[in-house]
Amino acid sequence: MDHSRTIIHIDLDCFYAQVEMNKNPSLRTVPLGIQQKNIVVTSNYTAREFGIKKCMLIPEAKKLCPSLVLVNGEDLHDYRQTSYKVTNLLQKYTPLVERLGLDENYLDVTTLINEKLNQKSDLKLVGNVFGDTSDKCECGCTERLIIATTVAQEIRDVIKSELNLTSCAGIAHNKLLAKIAGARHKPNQQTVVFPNSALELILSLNAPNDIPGIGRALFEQLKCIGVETIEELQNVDLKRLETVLGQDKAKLVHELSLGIDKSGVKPTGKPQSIGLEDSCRSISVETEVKIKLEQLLNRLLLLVEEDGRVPKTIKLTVRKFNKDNKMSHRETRQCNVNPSIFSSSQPNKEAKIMTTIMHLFNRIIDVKKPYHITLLGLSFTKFQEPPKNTLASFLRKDLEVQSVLSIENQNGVEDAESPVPSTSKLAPTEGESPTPSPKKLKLTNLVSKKRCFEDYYEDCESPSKLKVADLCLDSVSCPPDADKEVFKELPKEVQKELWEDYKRRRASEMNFCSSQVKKTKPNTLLNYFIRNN
DNA sequence: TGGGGTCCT
DNA sequence: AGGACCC
Repeated sequence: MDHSRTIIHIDLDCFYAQVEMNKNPSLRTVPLGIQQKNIVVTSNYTAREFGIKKCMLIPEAKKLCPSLVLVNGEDLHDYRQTSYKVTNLLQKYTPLVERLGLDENYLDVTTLINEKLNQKSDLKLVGNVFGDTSDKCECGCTERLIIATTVAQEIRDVIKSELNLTSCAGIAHNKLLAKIAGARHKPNQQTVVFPNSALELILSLNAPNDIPGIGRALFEQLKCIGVETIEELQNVDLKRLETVLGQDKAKLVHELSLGIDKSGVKPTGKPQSIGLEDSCRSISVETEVKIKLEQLLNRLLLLVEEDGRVPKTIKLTVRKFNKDNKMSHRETRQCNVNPSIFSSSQPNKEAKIMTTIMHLFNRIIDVKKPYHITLLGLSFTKFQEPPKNTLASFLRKDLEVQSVLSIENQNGVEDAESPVPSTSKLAPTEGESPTPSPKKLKLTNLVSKKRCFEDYYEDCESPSKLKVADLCLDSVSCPPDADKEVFKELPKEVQKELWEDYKRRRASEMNFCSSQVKKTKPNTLLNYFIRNN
C-alpha cells in the first residue's frame, strides 16, 4: 500500500454560528440557532446541549430549547467571505488546498512534511489518535503523520488567532481517512489515524452511506444486492458489485469501504458558478415571479461584481410543487448571454437581463396554465477569463479591454496571481512555523474604482506594439493598460508588482496564441508560472 | 429540510 | 438538462 502522501482535513466548528458570534459576541453566551426558512441549519454548542440538531424544524427546536436565539442565515454572503479568508490562510502552507462546501478544506502537505523531515525536528504527536498504535507501519508514514499533527495544530492556531474561528482537523495518508478521523473528536480538536487503523476507523461508521462518496442512491443500489452494512460491503464479491455499479464505480466504492482513497487534493480555484436560490411556500402569478427574480438578480449582480469575472451563461432553476416527497426535483433552463450586457456602462442592464430570464422562465412554465412554484434560483456560469486579483486589476481601466488581454484559466490551478507571494509554498522554509505574511496592501481604499474608458486608446500604446524584449528587462515601466498618472504616484514596490503582473499576462497571451496554432508548448515565460501543465 | 456548490452522464 | 455527490 502507498502511504506516501500526508493529508490534513480542516473542518470549522458550527461554521455559520461561529461567524454570527464573531459579528455579535453577545451571542456567544446564549443557545444560538442559524435559521433558514423553517429550519435550524446549524447551532452553537450551547444550543446542542439542548438537543438541537442540524436541519431541525424551528418548532421542534423551540420546544427543546425555548430560549433558543435565532439568527437568519439565508444570505450566505458573510459566511462565504469568511470561508475564503480561511482558504487563503491555508494556501500559505501549500497550494494544494481543496474546498468542500464553505467550512471544509483538504490540504496535501506532503511536500511541507518532507521538508520538515529533513530538518530532523523532534517528533511530538499532538492531539488525539484513533485506534491502537502498537502495530506500526515502517514505510515512514508514521513519522510523517506525527509531524503533520504539529502542522495541523499550528494551522488551527493561526485560524483561531487570525480569524477567531475554532476548527477540527483530521490527519491521515488520504482524504477519506483524514475527513473521517477529524470528526472523531469535536469541537476544537484534532485526530490522527495511522494506516493500520484504517479498517477499524471505517468500521466504526454506522452505515455505508456514512462513507463520504457513498450517497443515498448508491446505498439503495447496494441494498438491492443485499449489502446493507459496511462489513458486508468490504467483503462483497466484486463481480456482484460490478453487475449493478459497473466496473469503475464498483472498484471505487469497494476501495472506499476499505479506507482506500486514491483521489488527489484538487486545488479549488475560482468558483465554476455563482448562484442564488430562494424557496417559498407558493408562487403562482407572474408578477410575483418577476419580483422574486428581480431580487435574486440584483443580489447576484453584486456577487458577480465582487468576483470580478464576467459570466457567459445564465441558468434559471424552478422547483414546482410536488405532493410526492420529490422535493429535490428541479427544472433548469440556461442560455448564453452576451458578456457586454454586464458592462457597467450598459444602460439598465437589469431590465435587459430580466428579459432573458423571463424568456427562460417561459420555457419551463406555461403561464396560461395554473402553476405552483416552491423555489426560484438564478445562477451564472462559464465565466470569461480568470480575474486577476492583483493591484493591476484595480488599475486596469476597462473590463472589455481586459477580456481581450486575458486568457481562460485552463486547468483551474491557482494562477500565481496571489497579491501576497506565497512564501512558504515550495521554497525551503526556515524551520519555524510559517509566519503570517505581511498584511496585504489594501488598495481598495486608495484607488477609486471609477474607471474612465474614453481615452484608453489615446492614452495607451497598443499592447501589440510592446516588444518581447521589454518583458525581459529588469526595469519597471507603466503597463499600457494602467493609468500612467496613477502609476507615477505609486511606491516603487507597487510599480514593480504591476509591471510583473503585466509581464505575466503578456506571457500568458503569447502561450495562448501559439498553443492554439501548434500543439507543442513553446518555452515561454508562462511555463514558469503555470504548474501541472 | 436550506442555500449553496462540484463533477459526470 | 438532469443526476449523483458534498456541505
